Parts: sequence; C-alpha cells; structure tokens
Amino acid sequence: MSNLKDTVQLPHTAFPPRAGLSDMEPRWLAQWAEQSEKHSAGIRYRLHDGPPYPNGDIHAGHALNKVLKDIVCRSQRMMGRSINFQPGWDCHGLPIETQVIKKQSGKASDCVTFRKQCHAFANDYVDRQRTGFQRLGIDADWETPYLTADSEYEAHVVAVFGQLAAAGLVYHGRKPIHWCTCCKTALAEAEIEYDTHQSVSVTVRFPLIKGVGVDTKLEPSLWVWTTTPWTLPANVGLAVNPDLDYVVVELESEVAIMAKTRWEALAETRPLSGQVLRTMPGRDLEGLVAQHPFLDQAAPIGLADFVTDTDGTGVVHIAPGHGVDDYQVGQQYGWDVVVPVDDSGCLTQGDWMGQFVFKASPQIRDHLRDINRLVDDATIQHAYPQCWRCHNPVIFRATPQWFIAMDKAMPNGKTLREMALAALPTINWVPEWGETRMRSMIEQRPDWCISRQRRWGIPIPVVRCQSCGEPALTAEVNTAIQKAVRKHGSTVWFEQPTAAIIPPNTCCAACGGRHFEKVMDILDVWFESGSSFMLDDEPADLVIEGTDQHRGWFQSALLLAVAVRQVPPFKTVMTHGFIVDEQGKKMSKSKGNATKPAQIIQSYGADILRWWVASVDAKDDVQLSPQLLDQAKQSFLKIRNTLRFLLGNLNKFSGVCVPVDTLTPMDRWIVHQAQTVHDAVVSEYNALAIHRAVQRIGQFCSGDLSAHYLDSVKDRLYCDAPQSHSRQCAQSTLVYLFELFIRMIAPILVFTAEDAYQYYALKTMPSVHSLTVFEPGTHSTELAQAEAKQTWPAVFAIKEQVYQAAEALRQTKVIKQFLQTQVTITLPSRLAHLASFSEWRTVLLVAEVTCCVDTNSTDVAVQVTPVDYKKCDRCWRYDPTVSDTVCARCEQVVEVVQ
RNA sequence: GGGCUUGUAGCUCAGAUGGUUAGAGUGCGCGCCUGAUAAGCGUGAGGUCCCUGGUUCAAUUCCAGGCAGGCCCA
Repeated sequence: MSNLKDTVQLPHTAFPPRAGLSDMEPRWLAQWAEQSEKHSAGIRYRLHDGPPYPNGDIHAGHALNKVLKDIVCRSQRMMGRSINFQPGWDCHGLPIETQVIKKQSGKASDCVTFRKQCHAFANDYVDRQRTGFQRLGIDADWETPYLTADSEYEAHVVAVFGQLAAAGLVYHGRKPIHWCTCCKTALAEAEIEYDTHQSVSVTVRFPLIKGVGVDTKLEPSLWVWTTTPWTLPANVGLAVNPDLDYVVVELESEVAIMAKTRWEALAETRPLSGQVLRTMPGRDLEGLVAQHPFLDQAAPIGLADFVTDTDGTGVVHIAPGHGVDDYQVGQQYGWDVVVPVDDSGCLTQGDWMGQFVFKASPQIRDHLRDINRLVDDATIQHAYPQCWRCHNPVIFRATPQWFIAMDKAMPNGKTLREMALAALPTINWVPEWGETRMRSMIEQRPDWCISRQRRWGIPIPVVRCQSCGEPALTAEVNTAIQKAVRKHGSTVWFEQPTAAIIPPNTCCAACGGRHFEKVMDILDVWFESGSSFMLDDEPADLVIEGTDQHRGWFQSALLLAVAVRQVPPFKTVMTHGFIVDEQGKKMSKSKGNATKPAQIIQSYGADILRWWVASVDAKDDVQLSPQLLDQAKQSFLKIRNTLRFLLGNLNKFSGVCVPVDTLTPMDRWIVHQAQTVHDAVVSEYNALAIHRAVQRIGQFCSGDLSAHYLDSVKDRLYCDAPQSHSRQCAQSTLVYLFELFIRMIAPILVFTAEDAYQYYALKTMPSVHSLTVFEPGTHSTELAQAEAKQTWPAVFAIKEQVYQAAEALRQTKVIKQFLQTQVTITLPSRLAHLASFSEWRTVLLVAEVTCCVDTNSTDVAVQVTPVDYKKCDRCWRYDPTVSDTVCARCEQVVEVVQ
C-alpha cells in the first residue's frame, strides 16, 4: 500500500500552508526597500496625493484612501504606465495648533517659538504616518514627499497668491466671525462649544414709515423678536420670508405686522384680541421701510429664506456686523456692515458706549420699554456658543478679512466662478454625480475668505502702507516675499521687519508712502493644499479622496488652478465614502467604534485589510467590523490555498509548456476562462471599479477554477505517468493559470502575491510587481472560444443535473461517493454533438458515462446508478479494469515509475 | 432646514428600454472525502429587491412622498 502511494505525484511546495502575514509582510517590506528599483518606462501616470494632516496616527479612513490609491497605481503600472505617486502632508493649520496647545497646558509661547513647536509636531507625525502607510504596502515616493511647511512649497503658495492678486481677485473686506471677548481673539468653528446660556429676549416695534395699504389711523409697526438686544444698535434692516403669509392686525391701540402663524399662536396663548385687516405673502413686504426703534435711521425690509415661523414673529432684525445670515442678507441688499462693538465686547457708540454687550441687553430692553417700543420681554435659556478655553459666551462680530472674489472679471474677462464651472465637464468624475455636487457647491459658495487669525500657517503675503493702509499687491513685492520665504521659511514673516523682506524702493501707489507693515493674518490651509498643483507642470491623471473634499481640497485646487493656469489640476476625480460601523453609523473616537489599522494589521495582516478595501464598493460609505474582516480573511485564504495548490502541482515541472491548442479540451477551456476573467479584471481596474475585479477574481477562483477544473485535474496530476503528455498538459495549464491569476491579485495582495511568486520555479522577474498584464486574449484561441460557447455551458448544466440526481443516492445511503456511480445521459437533438464529448468522465468524476440521443425529447435526462466495479488502490477510482488491486492505467504507470 | 447621495439573501456584490421561478460568491444546515487537510467537493435552506402612494395590462426597476444612514452646508 505504502509503496503504491509513493508512485503518486502528490503536490509539494515550500510555500507555507499558513499565511503568517504579520511576520511575512515586514520581511517583504525590508526586501523591497533594498531593491528599490523604479521602473520608469511607459507613459507617465500621475496620481496626485491629497495631503492629510499629520496630527495623529493613521486611522481606518486613511488606510482606505491610501490602499485605493495604491491599488490603482499598481494596476496602472501593470498596464505599462510609469507611475508617479508622491505622497504629501498638510502640515499647517488648526488641527496641529490645537494638538500643540493641548500639550503646552496653558503656557503661552511667542509666535516664533510656537511655530517651531508646531513644525516639530507635524514632522514627527509625518514620520509616524509614513511608517503606518508603508506597513500597509503602499508603494509611493516615501523618501521625497511634499510637505506644505517646506520653505520651497511655501514659496509656491506665495507665488499662487501673487498671481491671484495680479488678476485682481484679492480684496480686503469684513465678515462676521466667532469672537471671544475675554481672549480677544477670533475662534474657528472647531474651537466652539455649545452650552446653555441665559439671554434677554425682546419683542420690539419697528414702526412702518410707509403704509401697507390698510385704512387705519393707528400706527402700524412690525413686531420683531430677538435674543440679542445688544445688536439693535447695529441694525440696518429687517428680513421676512418671501413664502410665508404675513398679517396686518388691528389691536386696541396699534396695528401690528407679523407672520400669520405667529399671530395665531400669540392670540391663543395670550389675551390678545385683534382683527386681521389684511394677509399677504412676505415677498409683498420687500422694499417697505420701517423706522429703527430708537435710532434716527431707517430699517428697510428685505427677503431671506432662513427666516422661519417656528418661533419669534417671522420678522428678523438684521445686523450684518453680528451674524452670518444677517451678513449675507446685507450683502444682497447692499446694506452697511455696522460694528459698534470693540475687541473687548463693549459698545463703541450711542447711549451705552463702553458698556459690555451682555450688560447692555437689559438696559436696552428697559429703554425700549420707556419709549413704548417694547411689546414683550422674557428671559430664556438656550444653547449658545462658548469659547473652548475660557468658557465665556462668544459673540459674532465682523472683522477685517481677506477674500478671493468669485464674481470679479479677471484679465481674460471671465470670473473665477465662471472659469471653475466651465472646467467641470472637462473632468472625469467617478462616480458621475461628483460633478453635480461640485457644481452646486461652486454655484452657491460665497467669496472665499482666505485669512485666519491664527499663528501656524503661511502668512498672508501682503504689506500695507502705514500712512494710508493701501495694500501693495505688486509683482515685485510678491517676488521678494517668495524669495525670503524660500530662503528662510515662512516664519521669516514673524522674525524680520517688513523692510527687510520687501524691496527697499517700494512705494505706495495710492499715497506715495514708503513705510509698510505686514499683514499678520495667516492663509486658510485650503489655500495651501490647493496650491499643490504647482508641484507639476501637467494636470494630474487622477486624484482620489473622500467625498468631503468636494468642499475641501478638490474645490480649492480647482479654483486656484483655473485662476493661475486656466485649466483644472486633475483629469479624473474619484471619491470614496466614509467608514461606518456594522450598524452603518459613523466611526468616532468617542463612540469607541473606531478600528485602528495597526490593530487590524496585527491580528489579520495588511493583505487582509487591503483585500477588504478592494472588495467593497467604496463609492458609498463602507462598513468595517471584525465580522467583515473575518469574511475578508476567508476569501483571502481561498485565494492563497489555490495558489498553494497550483505551486504544489508544478513541483518538478519540466518548464516546457504544451501550446494551448494541443492541450486537452478541458485544459483549453480553463485557460480560456482564466484569460477572459483576467481581461475583465484589467478593465475593471482601468475603470476604477476595484470591487468588481475582486468579485470576479473570487467567483472565478472558487467556481470554474477550484470546483470545476482543479478537482477534475487531480487524477491526471497525481496518477498519470510523470512525463506523460496528459500530465504535461495539466501542468502546462497550471502554469498558464498561475501566470494569469498572480497578475490579477498582485495589485491588491501585494505581499501574498510576492511571496507565492518566489516559490514559482518559472518566474521571469525578481519581483511579481515587475510583471505586466497580458494583452486581451493572449492565452485564448479561436478553438477555445468556440468550445467555450458551444460545449462547456451545456456540459456544466448537465453536470449540475447529474450531481443533483447523485446527491439523492448519497442522501439515501445507496452510495457514499459519486465515484461509485455510472451515469447515463440522454441528450435531445440540439445537444447531439455532446454524445461524442470525450471528457464526460473527467468532468463528472464518476465511474462510467454513457450517452445516447433521443430525438423525441427536448430536455436532457440523466440516470445515475451505483456501480459494482472494484476500487483501484492507487487512483481510488472505481473501474472495470481493476483486476487485482489497481486499474489498467495505474498498472502501466507503476511499471514506468518503478 | 438645504445640496448631493445610499438602502437587492446573515455578509460582500451583480442585475433588468418596466415582463416567466431576482442571481453569484461567502456564511449557515446536511452529507462526502481524508492524496490542497486549521484544506477540498456536493447539496439544501435563505429575499416584502427600505416603506407608502401614483403611472401602467404589468413596478424591485419609472414618478411623488416618507423612513433610516452618510458627506457638506445652514
């Protein structure tokens, strides 16, 4: 018995049965680092990396993003392109400032020192994130990333600013922002916390100057509700909703105007009786003018969609200097931005001059009561923004800011908005709706506020005349600033006097002044990262980022590039969704449902994380959980076992492959299938539909390959004579299959593919990652294509039918194995050609197959019956030729082998 | 509240100008094998195609409205 087993060619390979990814992967990383040969042949393909913040260790979202990029780059390289993937980091900005401030625990440092601390912090996390990305097998130019805090990069940004200034797009204006009166500083949205706050609310009368078409002798006034009476001195107008109904109500001693639903609510809760004289839509009120309740000025009425009738009166007082909504309405109607409040939150004019705003509110209420303008007042509790540091309530206050004009004509006669919108159809959006999303954002966006009152960033490269305040936005000044920044880094702005930076002969164009001062604001970080197109003369072939970047980097890059170069900075924009948990809820640190890549790599391996990334449709949000990783691991192991089976059966193969057309029909079929799947997978990669490639790979692997072909070919591989033609055919087929299969998985399973390739005796390259894909149809022939159409689908349909019948025998314990059956297939005329099909027994893996044709039938009939042949001790088949212990075939083989 | 977007077996994904019984892989149940063995093979069960209305001879597919997620704004 045991010597019989010695005559069987069982698979053998040193490719380990267990993946051991956590040990194997770092070994390959080290190996690749030594080789580090870059192939630069072929047409260039540039993936432009959107820079993440180096403000913490990488999370699953980073991993998703970079793995997608890597798979695309690797697949493109396999299609013959020369890849340019330079990673970047967005080193400036609030997220880094806040981390550094947290570490300082209250000790305030001077600006230059603070910037050095931020720089060191960012550099540290660049290193940590780079290590994290490398561990994921991302193949990028890690030695030469672009860092937005590098002086060369900073100089690029200054140059971009200079170009926009030269095009006349930069202007100085005012905009309401969160202001902490205690810290005397502007606050970003991220620095705001909401807590309950007590406010004085008032309902105020704004008497109408012109009538509303009702016949009354009483004074008509609009009733206006506000929770910030201190903003009334800054009032410049009123707003109503154009689509709400408004009523003119005659009360005992006055006529009031407010939203219809508010009047009804009021009349219900209070003992107010009145008669509605007139009802009209809000839009009819536009252009009417009211009188300010206590100042000698008019309050014109405008329209605004944000006005609601959920509370208040449906009439809103507008103070553009103290609210974002108000500001926008004001812009629309050309109203003044009045800001009668100083840095410490004290009113600067009128009766309450010098009074802190929150103290002024009750005094203003009292005054309104005294002059009979107060309808009602109350004290209310509501959520109100507070400063994250001192926890005092903040106010909205318009401050001077720098802007980029969206609607100002450039020297080419077009506005930035027009240029950006016109560029959208020239870009390939994946998915397509990216264009719609970007269009609506660009159509609606206000002018771009590019200044920040922060410390860690590139300074706004502007100097202003000390006598008249006019900015000197000349090319000469900009070039000088670029030079200084390139040489010393942008911190030079905070280290050196203005005169040392700008050209000595600079002269104010407005007043001839010769003394200038630097603007001390810094640039919005989106301006910095958006300038990254300057790294290359050509637009990038591809960018891939999360869908939030339609508002962020995609947009800033697009705006800056069309302004500077008249063309968009990228040809294709691919977006992916966010990672959510198994409930579909967003990941967050506070919820504790965030999964870290480092943990996943530790317990599963980078290849399994990569396989998971590749298998989900990343256009939408993707779920991540241990169960899903387990599933990824399962299908990964199927791939790996299949590779191991192929390698094991190529043991001692001569290396001389039988041409495809002289293989057996079944060999020819599977090679054709593999080539077809390979071609489809390549085009899925090309279409950026990676998950579809994975589906095809997985289905091919377990279906055609494993269940149909490999199971059937075992007999030939194990039991036919080692040098027999039939076995050489089988091994040749395995070579073709391995060559095709390894290419399909290489861009995703970068470690496993490399590992397996090293155990492949016929390898032609030192690394699997130097291989390129095959041309479509390379391993397929006309004969195979014809058979794949005419023969095989019918054969496998019959196989299924046979197995269902055979399974019934097994369930009823008539037989144990299908090998113990003989099958009779009755074919209808249309399938008569299958009667002479030579491989029935191989395909069905049964003892015997008989075919006949029934011209009267339209369907295939099968009959499965047990067979009483003896079992061959060598090949385990049941066969009539088994005389003593082995079948005739095995008897011959044993003689040859021994 | 607004813009964009998603919702098909437990899971990952296909699918149809609107038309028999909506598919695959995986997981699960049962069985086989023990010469891919922490593997391999077979077979079976699993779906209100998110809900409600409308258009239609016919809707999972088209339209409208909801519900539940997501991103970005307000």
